Amino acid sequence: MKSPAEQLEILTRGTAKVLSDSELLKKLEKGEPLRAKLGVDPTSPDLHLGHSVVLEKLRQFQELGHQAVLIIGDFTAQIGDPTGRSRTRPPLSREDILANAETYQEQAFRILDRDKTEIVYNGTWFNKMTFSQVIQLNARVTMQQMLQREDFKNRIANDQEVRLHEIQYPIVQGWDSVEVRADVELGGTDQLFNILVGRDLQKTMGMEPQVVMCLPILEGLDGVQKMSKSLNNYVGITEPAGEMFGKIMSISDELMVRYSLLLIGDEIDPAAHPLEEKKALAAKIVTRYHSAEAAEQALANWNNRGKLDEVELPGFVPPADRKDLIGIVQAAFDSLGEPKSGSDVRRLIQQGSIQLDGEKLPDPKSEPELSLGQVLKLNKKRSVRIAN
RNA sequence: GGGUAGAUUCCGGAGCGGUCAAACGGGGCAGACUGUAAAUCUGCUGGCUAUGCCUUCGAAGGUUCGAAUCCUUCUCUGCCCA
Repeated sequence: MKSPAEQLEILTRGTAKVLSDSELLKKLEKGEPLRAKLGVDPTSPDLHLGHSVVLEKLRQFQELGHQAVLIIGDFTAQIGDPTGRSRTRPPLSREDILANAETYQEQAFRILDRDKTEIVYNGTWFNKMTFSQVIQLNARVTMQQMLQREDFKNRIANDQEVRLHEIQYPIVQGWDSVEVRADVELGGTDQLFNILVGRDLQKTMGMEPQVVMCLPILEGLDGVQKMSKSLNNYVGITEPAGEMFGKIMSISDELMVRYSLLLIGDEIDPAAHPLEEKKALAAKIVTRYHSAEAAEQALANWNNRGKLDEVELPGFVPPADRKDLIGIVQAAFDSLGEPKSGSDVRRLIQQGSIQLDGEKLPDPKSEPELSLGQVLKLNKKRSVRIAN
């Protein structure tokens, strides 16, 4: 077992904010496994690299012999975390939440050690609360405290609504910390406020307050907004190796530095060629979620993209009933599970996106001769090979 | 409860009787350029059996040759007062 000082060094590495180092050290010095809490709301079934930052940190706790406590916010998800929101979240149905919770765990255990993780659903205690207990819980917190939150402040300043259930959210999340007797709570920097409420509630219950540990928020592929599914700037951890590789390759050089640091813990060599560094980064990430072989294959495919013959492409059988280009391309998109409207396809054709073996096909009404093995490019990401 | 402002296409936001599938910006997509990156430039961005046709401007009615624009009712939201 590593010394408390060594552990502190490892655990605080890469964090955005720890409140406070000295408190954490004191807890570590007790020599007992700490209970490290991470609360997640199963609002979206798929995890992406943005979520992985905090999960990686939790795994470090596990590796050092501490207890990971994963709280599935089946109850909180019904409220909807207002964090960073400029508007109220739509509520989720009970079924969706439970289904999401399943897939969430499945995916989280690609990172976490299942055997060293305690999983609890916060509905376990919240669904049992009586209304008078809810009122009592609310009595532990002041309105002024809640209104200090930046999101709420901004929304009020901008004349946007803040609903009362939303200001309950931090209180409810904070109460989780009391229920699981958390020693440390992990979260993104945007969770600072919520985690602090947990500290306060623990204090009012006579408990030793949890240490706050915030991890940086990972920017999405656009490099500006945080990675999120709704902004479609994410890399899902279950995505196929090729997709994952391609998405990483599309980020800017500046963003690459940050991804490397937060996702892999490596520095980018500024002297090396950025293209090579980016390929290496993409390969490392693919290796983590798939395998070294998959990463090699993805890299090889990437390098061969110019040489179409060597790349594996999905086969596509041209439809018998549509000979015109619009019909063919539409069928090709359908075969990939990405249906497009005729107007969309028409636009792609007219703009030169549709290419047969590298030749643009600009006429929507033409009836091109397709022969076996030719490559039909649909858009930047999708191409198919003619089959029968 | 009273007063008042508002609800427009993915988002923000013009339009206030015909020239509106609806300005402009953002986002997205495509092309050019590149390191098949970013930045930049250009174009596109409701649907269709497509030089025309169909369905859209919170919902339902109504006025009119003609409505996103006017009237009525309804639903939802902000702000002010209580």
